[in-house]
Amino acid sequence: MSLPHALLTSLLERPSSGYDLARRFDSSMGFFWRASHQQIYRELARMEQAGWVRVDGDSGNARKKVYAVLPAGRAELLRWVAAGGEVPVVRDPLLIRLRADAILGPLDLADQLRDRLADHERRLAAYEAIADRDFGDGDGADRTARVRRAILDAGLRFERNGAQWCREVLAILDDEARAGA
Amino acid sequence: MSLPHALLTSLLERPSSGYDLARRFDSSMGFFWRASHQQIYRELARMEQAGWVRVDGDSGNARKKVYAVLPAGRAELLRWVAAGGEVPVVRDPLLIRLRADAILGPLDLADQLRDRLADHERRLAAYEAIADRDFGDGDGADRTARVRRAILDAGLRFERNGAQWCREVLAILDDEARAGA
DNA sequence: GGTCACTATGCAACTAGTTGCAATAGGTCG
DNA sequence: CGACCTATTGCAACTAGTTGCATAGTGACC
Repeated sequence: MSLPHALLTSLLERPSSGYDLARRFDSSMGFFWRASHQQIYRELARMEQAGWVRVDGDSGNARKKVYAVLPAGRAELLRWVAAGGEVPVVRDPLLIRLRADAILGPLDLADQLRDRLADHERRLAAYEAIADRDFGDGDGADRTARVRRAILDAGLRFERNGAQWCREVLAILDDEARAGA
Repeated sequence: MSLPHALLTSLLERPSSGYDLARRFDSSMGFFWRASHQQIYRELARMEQAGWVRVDGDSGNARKKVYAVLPAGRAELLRWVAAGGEVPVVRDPLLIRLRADAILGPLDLADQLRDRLADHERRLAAYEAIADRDFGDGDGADRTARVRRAILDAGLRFERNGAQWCREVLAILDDEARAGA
């Protein structure tokens, strides 16, 4: 179970409310972990119970709760990082669809591939903007910056690669559409 | 929910037992969908209930049940293929670990990256073997072969890209290990 | 003063996926 | 013949993630 550890990591960067975390998980963080706000609130409550975080003072807005990591949370995170082991699971329905298309004949998937391509390009642009903003001057970077840059690179690579694959498949599908027309 | 549709696709290629399906989901199919045998049996029972598949005669082995797709199942698959929509979610704990490493200082992740790299290389080799076996002669390929090849390419690309990323990150980590020594 | 949008939190019910275990049938090796 | 391996099916309990909905404060705009 990685969500609590993702939250701990995020909270170590900066104490935050559940709402803040949810937004971060929607944007930049969303590349390597995704979570709904409901899930986040639930998990924060559990983590408070476990003594990993505490509510750190409700700055400003009435109901807002800002969480901060306690030593026990930090220890748990270190334990989990060292433990390692899980392998991420790939599950892509579009590939199942393509496989069905291969068996049952043309099923008109070009539009779905175009959507997917647009998706990759959109995210790629977002990551490139972050890269420019945060790592524009590549040289004088300290260790933290280098590692963070490596994480972002995983996203950049993933989107570029995915986009390129979409283009190739579209070439095949469009080709046959022309031939069949 | 895509598992039943993955199963329908697989069963259209060839009527199979739950056990067979589980093995296929472990190997080549495992690239784009993964499922445990428990999950598969449960789902097959549901699909039989729904009238999408039927038990097709227990060839040979006593307890073995071979499932085949019924017209209703085929119709459901076509509906689902056309519906589209879901975007696959990426969830990679290793990137959370790297992020923790970026914040908390070096956390000794090189070994985990090496494991990941080995993983990518192992799967890449497996996919390349499939490519050689099934698509060795690229030219006279019919449509089905071209699309199936495109699916395999997604796997090949993914693993190559992942492996390359691992090597880059390892270069960063090893570099600093040398510098720190 | 009312409504509208955004910030902020949360519960309840459901679905999908995992883990742990067990049973039965058949074949193989000593 | 008995011990063991692997094929094959399955249940039960649990965990993680999703969906749908509810609530409440705040600031802005008409």
